[in-house]
Amino acid sequence: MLDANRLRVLVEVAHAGSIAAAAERMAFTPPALSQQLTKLENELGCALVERGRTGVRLTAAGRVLLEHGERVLGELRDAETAARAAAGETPQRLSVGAFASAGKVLVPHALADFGRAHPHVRLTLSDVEPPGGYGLVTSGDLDLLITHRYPGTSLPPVSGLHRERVLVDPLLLVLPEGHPAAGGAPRLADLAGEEWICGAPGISNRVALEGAAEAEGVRLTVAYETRDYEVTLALIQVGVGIGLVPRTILRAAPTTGWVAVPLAGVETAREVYVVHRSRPRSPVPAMVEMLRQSARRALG
Amino acid sequence: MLDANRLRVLVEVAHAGSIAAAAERMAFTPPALSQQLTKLENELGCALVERGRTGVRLTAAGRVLLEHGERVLGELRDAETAARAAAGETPQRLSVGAFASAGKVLVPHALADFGRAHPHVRLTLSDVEPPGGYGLVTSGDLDLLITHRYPGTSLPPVSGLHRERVLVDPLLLVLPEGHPAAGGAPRLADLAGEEWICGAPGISNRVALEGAAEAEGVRLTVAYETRDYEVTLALIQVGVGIGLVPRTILRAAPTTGWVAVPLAGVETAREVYVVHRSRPRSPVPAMVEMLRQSARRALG
DNA sequence: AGGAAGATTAAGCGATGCTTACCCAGTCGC
DNA sequence: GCGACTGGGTAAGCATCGCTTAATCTTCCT
Repeated sequence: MLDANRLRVLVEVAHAGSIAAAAERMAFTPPALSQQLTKLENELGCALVERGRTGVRLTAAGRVLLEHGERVLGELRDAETAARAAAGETPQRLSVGAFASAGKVLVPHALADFGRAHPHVRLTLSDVEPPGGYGLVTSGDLDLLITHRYPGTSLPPVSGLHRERVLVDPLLLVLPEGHPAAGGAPRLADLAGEEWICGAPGISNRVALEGAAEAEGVRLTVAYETRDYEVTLALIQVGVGIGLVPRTILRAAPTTGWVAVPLAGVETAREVYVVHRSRPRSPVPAMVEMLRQSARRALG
Repeated sequence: MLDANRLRVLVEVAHAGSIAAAAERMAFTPPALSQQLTKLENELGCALVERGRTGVRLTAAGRVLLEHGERVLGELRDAETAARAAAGETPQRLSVGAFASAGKVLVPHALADFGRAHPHVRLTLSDVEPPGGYGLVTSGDLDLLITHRYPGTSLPPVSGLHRERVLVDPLLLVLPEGHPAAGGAPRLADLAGEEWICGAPGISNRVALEGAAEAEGVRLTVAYETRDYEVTLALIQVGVGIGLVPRTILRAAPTTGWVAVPLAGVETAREVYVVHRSRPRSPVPAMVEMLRQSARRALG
């Protein structure tokens, strides 16, 4: 039978991206992990990772084993919590992973409400950038993942997990106050000369914007790259460009210096999802409910 | 994190019923298992087994952990076979557990057909008496379980497994040749003075027979106790009693010396089920299909 | 060219887990 | 009642396993 600890090494290395980083996380030294990984490979008679210059990359067999390893770790964690619960212990823990901008508007209310309703549950929040994090849910490192889908991008396969959409968050075109297009609902083509502010190539809102531009047959110019919507808004206020910003962010931001209007002709809404395991443990459904409420409130 | 090997100890001890027997199976000495079990209990801070004079019995917490442990072991086994498959290995194994009388009529044909169709797969067959064996499927010790339900008994919860009925096997009343009731379809009440042949108290067909008698308001006399339908038939042939025998058994038995008729007024059919994990590995579905065919053939 | 990051190898040491040996408590059979 | 048997727990010793430290290798970057 395979050794669960070695599977854990594989999973941690895969998540961390390098043996050194995984060793750091696990409070071991790199040779320890390297040796365990080698033994796992010898045991199976096939390579699991490609030792590269900059970290390691999983082979095909490694990816297969990673998925199963995550499941094993998840089951192990379940076994422990179930046994402790059966023994009468209930010092619970809820670990939430969320993308950066969710941490600003969606999560805080929910976390505060949850903390008041369940003061004995230890809450943990960590940043997880979409489209990742599904493996962390499977392995039990995260109880709840808050992720999103921008138009033009696709969701990862759920692979045994439960995923639920909690919010459709329209992306509004934000212009400096007094901008000529501020009256109506312009199309992308009407904004040909504008300088755009959005994320770097590969970042979700950049992908969405470029997809929309292609669909409309428009070439657009990105002048400023930031993934932070607060920064985007500040730049728009000083008049150096325009951008697409989710409505929930706008509702939570100071309302001076910019005007938001819908963008016509293209699909512009990001969807926010919660992801958790199929048989969620007790505090998870409560938290999901609070997130649903928080989502309704955030849209107004 | 819990140690998977210790969970394995718990599972084996639970299946074997005693530390000594589990140690035998695992090729260890009893103290080794006893120590690991103690460590597991200390780790969780609660008792998992009640040390008794004759073997051990699981506590409530132990039963909870047993279920999860079986899942962990099943996932570990899956991980290994998946990784080996990804690495190109395909020396497959199919482990089937079946109740005794299935081993006589249902399984042999299916096993023979399967062996011809998949000569490279190592087949294993073991006896498993209903209603047990579900845990062995969860932990991967069995790939396929063939079990049954007699009227008056209920099926165990499937708890994540897949269960499919492959056969409804009528229980016929078997009488010695020339018996006065041999013409029609008698009710239990018509057979008040008869001596019955069936299993010992607790055996499925005994439970079913007694349940039917109670429903009809009849007291019946059991003169001979055997769980073996071949023996039952032989006793009926020599005229010492009557009994209920599944049709598939009768079709495979010599046809002299007895007469089979339906029993009126009560539900008399045993149902045969196959049980396997939810995402069956490659040879399992093929085997299930062969069992379905074999079941159709067995009923004629 | 030199340094930094990441991985591997080799050697040593501590911890873990197994075995053997012994003890204890019921049960069975004479 | 008494000894043998079965099943479990405890103690001590020893081997293996896995981690650490130290050193080597390669690649990339300055």
